[in-house]
Amino acid sequence: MTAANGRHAGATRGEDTVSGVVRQWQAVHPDLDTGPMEVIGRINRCAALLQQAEDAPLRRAGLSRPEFDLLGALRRTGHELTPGELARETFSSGAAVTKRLKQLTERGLVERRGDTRDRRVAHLRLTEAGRDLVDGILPEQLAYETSVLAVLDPPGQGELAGLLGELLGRLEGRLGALRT
Amino acid sequence: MTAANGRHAGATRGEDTVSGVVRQWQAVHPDLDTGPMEVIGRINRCAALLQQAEDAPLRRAGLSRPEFDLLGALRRTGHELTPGELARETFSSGAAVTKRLKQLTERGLVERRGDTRDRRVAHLRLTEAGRDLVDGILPEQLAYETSVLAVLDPPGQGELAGLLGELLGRLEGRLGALRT
DNA sequence: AGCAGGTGTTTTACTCGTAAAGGATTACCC
DNA sequence: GGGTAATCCTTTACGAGTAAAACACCTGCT
Repeated sequence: MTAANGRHAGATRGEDTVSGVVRQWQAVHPDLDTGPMEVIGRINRCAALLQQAEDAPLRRAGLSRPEFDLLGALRRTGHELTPGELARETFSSGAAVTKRLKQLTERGLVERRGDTRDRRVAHLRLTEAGRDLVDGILPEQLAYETSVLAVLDPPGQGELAGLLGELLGRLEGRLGALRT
Repeated sequence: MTAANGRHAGATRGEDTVSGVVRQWQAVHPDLDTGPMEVIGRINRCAALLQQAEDAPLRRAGLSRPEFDLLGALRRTGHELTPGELARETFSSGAAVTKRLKQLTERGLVERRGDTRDRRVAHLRLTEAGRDLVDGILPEQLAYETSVLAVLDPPGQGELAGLLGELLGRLEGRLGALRT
């Protein structure tokens, strides 16, 4: 075993699912370095659990997370965005954005306006209803997330955020570079 | 700003996407505590990036990640599993497992055997081809993951694994309890 | 002007996961 | 024992995302 959780040893009684899986793999393939699983497996599992939990407040408002991400992008940038910009901003494909925009405009949360110069592009903005919806959900959402994360003490959250930021920043940097 | 990354300050030049998003939100809603975003947003984004990168070695073998998870569950437990157990083990729905098993058996990677006692249940095991495939992919997969994670120094990986394990363990514990 | 090529968006065909209903079988309980 | 409930798995209908092609439009070159 490599260096693992260095934090106050007593608290790690948690025994998460991943550590069990890793133990099984090591029993079958004792020669393999399962270190990466303990990071990547946990990230994946955390993401799955958090999303499942997180979706609850959104679903009450009749939104999926990708839809909320799209509305949120419009809200937080504060100006109109084209479909392409929205796709980049929400890390999804253009086609997915097209479909979501169709639904959101039908629901009256988003408005589209054609560019006068370049008639290929459209500009999307939130309607008042859309803006109100986002502003209504966001505090609730953040409060909920805070309560979920409260299983970690604040310094732990800070460390975690820092490490993830470091990892993420570097991954985003060389994402295309590591094409094996 | 609350306590953030406490690690050697100089290294955090990374500026990941999430921090930009958080800054935008704070400009629009200065009163909101965006702390949770810095953790949850990063977990989600890391998961997305890692999976996208991770899938490369698997796709070469003609497997999706959920398929590999299923085969892996059979391999690491070392014994036969029922569809229900596989669903629990891979955190997916029973219906999804049914479909995947259908394909994997057609490809000759998995065999099914009916229970003699209870004729509702089936027992699945890897064929020799299936076992060989998993054993062939896994080292490659782990090596690849190692190289991806190498953007973090080993102590950082250890801390990250520890913190994620702590978070995950506690989330899994009270997952049903926080149904707001 | 006119056409080749590039860009921004949408459409199409397809895959995959899910929720809900369905079938089959077993277990409980009077 | 026999009917009702519980369990296990599969099927069905459907919603959502993707990749690739199609479409519409602009740009630059000759």
